[in-house]
Amino acid sequence: MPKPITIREVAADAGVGTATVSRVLNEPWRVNPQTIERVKQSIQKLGYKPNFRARLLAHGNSGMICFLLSNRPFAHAVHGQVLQGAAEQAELIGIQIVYACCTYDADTQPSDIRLPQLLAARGLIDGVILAGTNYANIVEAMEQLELPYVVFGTNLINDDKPAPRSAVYVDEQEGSRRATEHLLALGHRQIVFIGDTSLPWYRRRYQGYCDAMREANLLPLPPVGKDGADAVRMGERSARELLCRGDEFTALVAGSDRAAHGAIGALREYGLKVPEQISIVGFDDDEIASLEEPPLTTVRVPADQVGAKCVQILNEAIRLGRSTQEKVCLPVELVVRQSTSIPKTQTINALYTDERSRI
Amino acid sequence: MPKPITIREVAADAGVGTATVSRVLNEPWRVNPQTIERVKQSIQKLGYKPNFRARLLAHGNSGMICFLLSNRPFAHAVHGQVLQGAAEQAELIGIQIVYACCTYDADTQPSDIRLPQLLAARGLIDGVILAGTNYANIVEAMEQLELPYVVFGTNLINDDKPAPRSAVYVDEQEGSRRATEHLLALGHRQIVFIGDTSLPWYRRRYQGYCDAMREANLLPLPPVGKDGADAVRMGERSARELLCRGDEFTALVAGSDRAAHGAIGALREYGLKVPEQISIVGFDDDEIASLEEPPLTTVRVPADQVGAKCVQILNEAIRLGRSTQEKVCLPVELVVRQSTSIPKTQTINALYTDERSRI
DNA sequence: CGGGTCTGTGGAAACGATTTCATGAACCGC
DNA sequence: GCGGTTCATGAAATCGTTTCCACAGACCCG
Repeated sequence: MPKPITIREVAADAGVGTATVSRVLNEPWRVNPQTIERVKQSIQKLGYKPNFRARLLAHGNSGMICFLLSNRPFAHAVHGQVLQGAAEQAELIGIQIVYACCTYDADTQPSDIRLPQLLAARGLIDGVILAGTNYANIVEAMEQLELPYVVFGTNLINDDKPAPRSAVYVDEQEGSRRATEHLLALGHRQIVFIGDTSLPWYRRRYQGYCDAMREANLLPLPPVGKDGADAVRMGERSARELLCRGDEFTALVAGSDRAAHGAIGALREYGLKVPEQISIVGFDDDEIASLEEPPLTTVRVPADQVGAKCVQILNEAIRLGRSTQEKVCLPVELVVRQSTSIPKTQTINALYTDERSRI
Repeated sequence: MPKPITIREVAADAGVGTATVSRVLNEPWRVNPQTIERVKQSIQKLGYKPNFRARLLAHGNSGMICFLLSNRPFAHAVHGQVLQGAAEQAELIGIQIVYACCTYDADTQPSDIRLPQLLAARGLIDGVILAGTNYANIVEAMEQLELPYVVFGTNLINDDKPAPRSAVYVDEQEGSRRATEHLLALGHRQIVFIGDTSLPWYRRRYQGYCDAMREANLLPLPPVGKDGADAVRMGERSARELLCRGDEFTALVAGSDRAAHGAIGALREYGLKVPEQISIVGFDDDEIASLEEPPLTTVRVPADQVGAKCVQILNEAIRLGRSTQEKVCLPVELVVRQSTSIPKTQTINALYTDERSRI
């Protein structure tokens, strides 16, 4: 194999010093346009490619960041969108993203973050984005790396310990409140929240539901849902449980689109039509939301913006050489589709359990 | 932040030269045991960590390889096992694995292999393992990187172009043959293969089925299966098609465990019992195989060995500094569980469509 | 016109390891 | 005892960048 061209040979060919070549590549604005032209021609002619290893040794940032994605079953579609948004922004500002999956072990101890740790220890990444993986043990491990990082998702923000670094999150509580308000505005009064509130995101979303109910002088009903890891199943089970118990309700606020999907399936089993007999709203504006039958009214999480914002903040932190403390809350948006409508004149269980009561 | 310790400070502390410290770390066998001890103590005392960037610049291999995994829906469980096997072997010989997912676009052009390309261009990886991604465009791209690589899966091996570099594969044809022979030995004669033979792995497996049938002086039946990307669905559809067509068969050779899973579901829909009325064998010994109801007789792919072998070969190639040409074929193994038994005295469709013919 | 600031530039010093090469000591066999 | 081999070692060269610093020339302003 031919020995690769070095910066020195380019400098010699262009009749300049190595420093100038380096500047042409990294700080072109401080070098004479004519010189730039000459150097660039030499680079082209010789087919020079900067040696990344050498650049790395001589005080460079690596230009790479690690995007740590949870492989947790929750909301993968949204995480994918976040990743996409991050990738685009990274492309824009010229940094590279290395992905890593961390296995999600909420209960058992340290999740697998060996890849980012390794890369960090070797000085190959400048920062880390934690997407949906901000559990105490991971955040702590990140802290020890002394590397800028940004967290997406706010599972720790409401807890006693404040999130120690920059974070991007979406106003889930507000989103859920608006979804509930939408149902209230349509005239619904008997509204049930579906979601496993032992999981922090469902808890926050339930809060929003409660806010809206109280504001309308209604008593919030207890949340329905257990074992939320598989959201679709949880939705199914929850809806069945409601129907079996004979609770009366005209609308459901599902804690996620997947939960909504499951619930709709269960309602259909019982011969109930959405939205004619039951209205339902989801959360996330997942891919499946618009494909749902009927298309799902839901709360859109601006996932691509989340990703982009993460990259921006991280980039800023890298530029400054230290972690920043920025907290960015992105607004959510209610997307009204066809799974919600004005309530029938009577509650669903009256309709369902007692045919005589029909007017 | 405190300036990190360099090799020079360690050398000074231990009263030796930097060369000796370097040797203690990299070639301890050529340095005096007493000196080793002394240097190690200094390293310990000062908390010295070698600077990876510097090591990289000074003629080092990165000690990292890239494991390129297809995100293709096929056989993810097996790929996971391959990855696991590779990880263990890598751990053993002290090299690190960086994962990358490539999006699978068989038809549209170059799949996304930017991450390995980037890492290779930057000299951060010493080699690449392509797991289930050996499609022409990717192999070609790898070729251009001038980096050792190993391919798992043999989709190109039987084609006109020979696989250009080392490859690890399993004898799928033989596996499928043995599975079929197992059914023949039990007394089955009407055996159908399920699998989309437009996909190369199903094609190879179908070949094995044909071999066994011909050897038993039976006419191989045409394969059943289309749109094989979603194996479970394909299995379902194929079994339904067989039953609808009224074809007579007592046993199925499924091209994958997932296909078998789908087929079993469809058979159950029609009230047919496995293995009492229909025997079925799978392929892969996927996680789901032993969880299947009934536990699936299948062909075990030694996935962990595949992963380990890939790493071994790649490591050897890296050591030699060039790609090798080794082709390793690992043996498969028939795992007999409970989805196969001797056939009923009559074919299933006679049983199913014509009650009178029961003896 | 002279002193200051600003630009553009090149030589050389990092960066922190590995590797080469020379050296001296120890050991071996005749 | 002596040339020759092996072993353990350290000084210095090397890897290919970036960055520091000095310097020359252009420009500006009073």
